[in-house]
Amino acid sequence: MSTATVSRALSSPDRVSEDTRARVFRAVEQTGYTLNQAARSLRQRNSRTILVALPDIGNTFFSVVLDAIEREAVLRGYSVLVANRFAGHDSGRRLHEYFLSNRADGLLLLDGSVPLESLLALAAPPAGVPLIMACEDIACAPFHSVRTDNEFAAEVATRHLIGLGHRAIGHIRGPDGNVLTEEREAGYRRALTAAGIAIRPEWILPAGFDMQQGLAAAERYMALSSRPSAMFAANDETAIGFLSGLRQHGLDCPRDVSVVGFDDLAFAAHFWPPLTTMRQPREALGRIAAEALIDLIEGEPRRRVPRHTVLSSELIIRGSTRAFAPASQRPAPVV
Amino acid sequence: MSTATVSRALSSPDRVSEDTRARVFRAVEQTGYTLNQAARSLRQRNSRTILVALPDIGNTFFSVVLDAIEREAVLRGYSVLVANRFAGHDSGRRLHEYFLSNRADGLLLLDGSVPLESLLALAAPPAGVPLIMACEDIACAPFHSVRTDNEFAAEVATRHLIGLGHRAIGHIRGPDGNVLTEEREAGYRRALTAAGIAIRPEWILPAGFDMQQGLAAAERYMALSSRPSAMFAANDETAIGFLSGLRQHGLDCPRDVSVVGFDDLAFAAHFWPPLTTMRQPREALGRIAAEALIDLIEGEPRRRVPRHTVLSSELIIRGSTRAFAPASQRPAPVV
DNA sequence: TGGCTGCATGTAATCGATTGCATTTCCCTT
DNA sequence: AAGGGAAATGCAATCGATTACATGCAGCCA
Repeated sequence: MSTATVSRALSSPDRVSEDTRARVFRAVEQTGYTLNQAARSLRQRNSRTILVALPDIGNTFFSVVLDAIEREAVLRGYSVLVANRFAGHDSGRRLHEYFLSNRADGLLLLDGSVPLESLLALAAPPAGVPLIMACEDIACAPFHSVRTDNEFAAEVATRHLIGLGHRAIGHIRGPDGNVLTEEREAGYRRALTAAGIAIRPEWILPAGFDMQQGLAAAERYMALSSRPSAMFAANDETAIGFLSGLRQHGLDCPRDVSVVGFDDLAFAAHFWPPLTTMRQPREALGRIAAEALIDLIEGEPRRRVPRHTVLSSELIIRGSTRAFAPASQRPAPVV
Repeated sequence: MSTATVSRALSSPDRVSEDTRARVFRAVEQTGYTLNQAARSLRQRNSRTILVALPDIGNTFFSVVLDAIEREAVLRGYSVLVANRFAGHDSGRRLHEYFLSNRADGLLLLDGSVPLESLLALAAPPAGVPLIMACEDIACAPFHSVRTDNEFAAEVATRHLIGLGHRAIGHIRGPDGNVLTEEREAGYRRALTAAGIAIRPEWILPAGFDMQQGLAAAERYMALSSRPSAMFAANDETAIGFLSGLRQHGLDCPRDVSVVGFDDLAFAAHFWPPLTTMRQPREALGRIAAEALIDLIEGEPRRRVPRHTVLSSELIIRGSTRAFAPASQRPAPVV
């Protein structure tokens, strides 16, 4: 029996006779034969592998998205390569190495801080790498993208605070230079403006997306001469760090300050106080992004019009927000 | 110029003349040439890729370990493939597919629940796949392993509670059938026994490694006719879920119950109350495991004696544990 | 000059699966 | 029985980099 027949028996079983097929399978079983992927990739000019590039796998937000991506990829017969800490200045080079090496068939980029020009170079011929941006989009980039409506969600979160009677509302910002930071701040500003509340720049505290920065923001908050009664934090980690910092100063949430987070991490519900937050559909983000990428890889090359999928977030009200009460009406802090 | 010369210029630059080298590099630059990894893998019979198989990337514990693994791998010139949710009954088959496909050069297994026989088959000739077990070891498996001393750490955690004057100490167990569950419970039992405290089986609450299970454990705790004044939880997530459940019943930690966790997740420090816990060196675990695997891949095949690396955990004392006080001496709960 | 050494390069086989094309086999129809 | 057509299989080229071996060339010494 020729190798050609064996190859056909394995990859398209209905193209060989029943008898041959059975013999091939039996032989495979007995000898423990398996495909050499490298050889197949070489010949077929694809690797059935996708590359997921992200800023920080250690971060729960991304790891849950990655989880969903991996599940979908496996379902469709793809393997997942991960490239972590992608923000570095050599990210363009790394992308180049991966792709023009035929190591992966497509890129799922969860990092909005990669220089646009290197992405354009990658997506354009001759490389023509299928590419999807997820979570963090790059404005005006001509790629398919899957993300949530951050600006609107931030507006909803802020409106929730306004609805509770708060007027002095601050914001704990994400990291500088991040798209999400800008979008969420914009939503915050929009909500205040729409409600006729003037924006006080000193109430927009610089921070970042991790707990340490949230903690630092609490110090800045304490140092304010006049303090907001409510804060909208750029994400849950920041919110949690912030609350932890407030506690060290004897302030209580929600008695003294209401706080809204963003993401709805698994921990948010079990935190004390349980965190009011905007839930991002993380599994859906990952799944849809992976689907879109694989469709793009396998689809006709004509689908060139970038399609932007926007998922909506959901306000989850828990214990960290409560109706505004003037300081005089609050119970005295128990020291 | 022949392709052989080009190949030499790129992979061992000192084997060609300076002139040739310069010309090759220039041409590479101009044409945007890059290696075809599949072809190289096929010829060299390796892929410079490792496979990391884990039970749940979405879990912070694993994602931080994966982070460290990826960093080390990239440093040594390897790519990282991830295979998530490995516990399934077909995991042996998946391993087979990956490896006998020459897709990866070695396996880093963070999942102790894979059937030993399929691992043995994989590691034995003809496959002879380099394999390291990390975090969750399989007892008596003849592979190199990197883990923490769970039993001793659990003993230390329990001793901490004993040292605080607690005598009624319960345990919130991990998932059934997990090695870590057994080890941690054993450490808990050892500490009690060493202190001459009788073990009360009804105080060992079945749970699992996630917050939901911790929450459920709180219900079981509340249903006890006589309740321990301190609990040692199998991990931080369980502890956090448990505390969240207690709160719903108006119990306060540490006033009513002291709780020790395990792992020291990033959230533990910012939780309320800040969690006393055993810190596992997660970055070190990941880094050392990756190093060991790559050494194994690149080293002589003679290094056959399995080496077991055991890292130690560290007790981090925070606010969730406090000295035992009889119920009569505690302030009445503020409802 | 002859012969030797050693570096630089070329030639061609090789890795293992896939696939276009050719050939064989088999069945069915007239 | 001959011929047509479809299905099954074989042949051999192919993917692109690596590498054992052969060759070429320069320099050196006797």
